[in-house]
Amino acid sequence: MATIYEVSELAGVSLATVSRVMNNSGKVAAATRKRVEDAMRELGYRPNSIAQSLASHRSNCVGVLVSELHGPIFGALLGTIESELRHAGKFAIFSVGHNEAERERQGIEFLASRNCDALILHVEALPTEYFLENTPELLPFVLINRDDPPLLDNCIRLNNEQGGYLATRSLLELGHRRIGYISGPVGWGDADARIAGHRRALREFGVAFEDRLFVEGNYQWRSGELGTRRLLEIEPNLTAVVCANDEMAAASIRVIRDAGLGVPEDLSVIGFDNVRWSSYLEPQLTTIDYPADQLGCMAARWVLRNVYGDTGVEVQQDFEPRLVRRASSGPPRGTAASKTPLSLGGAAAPA
Amino acid sequence: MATIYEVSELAGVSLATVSRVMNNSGKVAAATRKRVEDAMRELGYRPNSIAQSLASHRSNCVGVLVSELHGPIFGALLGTIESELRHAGKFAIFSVGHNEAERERQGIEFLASRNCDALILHVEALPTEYFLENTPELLPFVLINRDDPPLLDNCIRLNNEQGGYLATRSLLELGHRRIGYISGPVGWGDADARIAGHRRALREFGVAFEDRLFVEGNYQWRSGELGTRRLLEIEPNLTAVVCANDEMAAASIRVIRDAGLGVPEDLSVIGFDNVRWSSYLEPQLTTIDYPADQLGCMAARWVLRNVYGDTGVEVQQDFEPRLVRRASSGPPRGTAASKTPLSLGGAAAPA
DNA sequence: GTCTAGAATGAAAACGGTTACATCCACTTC
DNA sequence: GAAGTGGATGTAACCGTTTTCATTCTAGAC
Repeated sequence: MATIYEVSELAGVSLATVSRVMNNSGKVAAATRKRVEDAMRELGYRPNSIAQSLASHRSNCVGVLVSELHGPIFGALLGTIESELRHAGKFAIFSVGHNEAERERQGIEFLASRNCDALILHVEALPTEYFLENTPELLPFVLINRDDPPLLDNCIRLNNEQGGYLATRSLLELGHRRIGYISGPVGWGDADARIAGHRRALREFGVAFEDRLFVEGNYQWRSGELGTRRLLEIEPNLTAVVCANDEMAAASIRVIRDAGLGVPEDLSVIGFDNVRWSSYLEPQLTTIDYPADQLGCMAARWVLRNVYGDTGVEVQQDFEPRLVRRASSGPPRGTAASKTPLSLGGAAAPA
Repeated sequence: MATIYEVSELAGVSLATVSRVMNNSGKVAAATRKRVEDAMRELGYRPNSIAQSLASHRSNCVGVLVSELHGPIFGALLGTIESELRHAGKFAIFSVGHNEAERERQGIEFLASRNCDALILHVEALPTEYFLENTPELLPFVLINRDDPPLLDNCIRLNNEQGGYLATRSLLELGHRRIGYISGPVGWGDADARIAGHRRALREFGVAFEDRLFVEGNYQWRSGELGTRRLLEIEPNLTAVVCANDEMAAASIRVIRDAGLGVPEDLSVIGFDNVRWSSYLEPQLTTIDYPADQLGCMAARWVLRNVYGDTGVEVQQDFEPRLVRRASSGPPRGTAASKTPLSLGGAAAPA
């Protein structure tokens, strides 16, 4: 591989000039520039990015840590991150945290040891304190899907509370009153926020939150399955189930139908995330859209702007969720609404 | 950040000795080693991996190019690749090809420009010739899910032909004779292989391959939808549809049910890939397992072994597919088999 | 014709490691 | 006691860039 030395020799200029041509830095006479460019072309020269990094203290690498790689959320996330970064000539290097504080910490160390210029983190387990304590020596970082007050500038977030609210409200508006809730792991930021939203909606409609209608899940199929079974046993009059993500909602639908009940005729089910396959289900899943691609895109731009100084990109750090109405939710059996959709007003939110 | 100079000074040894301690290369007296290690600890020293790369001509980075990032296959693929590489202290840096030759080429260039030590490629569009022509100057590379005879040593592959065969045979064995096939993009290696397997199964059962029962799809929902509609129009006696992947199969099921028909009572549907959500569908999808995680793991190991010289890892380059029988396929309506599974023999393969 | 500002270019010192080779020294061995 | 041996360590070149600072050159002002 040709080096900058050979280029400078062939072009009859110094190293510095070649470097200037490459980086468009400093002044170079048009004729000289052409000589250098011709030489580069002739030699098939490609700068050694490792050497560039060493000399410039810029690795042009952004570390990306996600909690898992399977799952549609992370695909969308990584997809836009890569595309946005690559567009700017930056490299994405990734690592997985597996939702465990220790492994997340290790992942961060690992990425840092590669001299990344910045970190894009999608972590659940590491507490806010970790970042506060380590901020000084830590690389610049941006957190996806977190909402830590002291670190607000570093967060790209979806309003999960509002998402939980929208989900439950949409059911309340349809006339449901006995609504089960299967949550994510209590203690995780997004899970807690969604629960809070659920409670707010109940409160707004004057429906008491009942512990028995609440089941803690872990975002996985199995917990959606068990949770739904339990709800069905405990509360025969249940008319709807809100699940904190689509996977648990899919499980919920399965259990309900296996029990010989119809969705949404007997029970409505609503999910959260709007993963691609949520519309493949039968019935198609009503859910809350989680704009993973946009969050990823914005995380990448945050880095571009705050670390690489590209002031040309717009960064949006807050996103509002959106209800995606599909077939898995409907009015409860026997209500006026269930027969004439137009009468919905009768079950709508109080003022 | 402390450098090796400071460590060497504090420990009272030369740079070379510090380097030897770090890399466990060469001989170092136990007492000296301890002095160096103490110094490193005291200074909180972390080697600068960029400098290491420059000096050692090893970046410890493996470039991973996949065709897309969303989709469950790639998540599983990347997950095991990352985990296997990280275990060995190597970094994974990734890029996306979007199934277009030009973008795949660019992706490779991009990764190469970062001085990766090797490339793990999941590409569809680039032709075999590209690799043959560029092999000399190309980085060491391993191809996932390709079967290019001249490059067999560089391929980690699933026997797609056998997968296609198993899918169709399973239907033939159940008694189906009028079987539609919705393929992937003709010309792509895996799509063609699956088609070939389908034809082999038909041949084996003495069933003629009919052009009208074949629809070229593109692995996406929409083509599964359109393909199934067309098949239903064209052939009222159709009893089964084989789809070259699960996404198209999901679409197929939807269309069939929307037409008022039952799966599998009226039509059986079978997919390919065994993505996670294939068991979330109703009915649960019969499919061919695509062990993406294992392929990814082996690709990573191939690199560890052939590029980093780790002879301790076992590498398996060939994988056989496996039929996953679930609820979306069954005997055709009106056959003996549809009533008494035990009579399957009557419709089974000849000798 | 001299002076000067500014444009164009070059020289050389980083950047933080690895590694080939030289050196030193304590032990064997005969 | 001389020579050989091999372990432990040091010296210094090198990896391929960037970047600061100095230098040269040119053209316009007076």
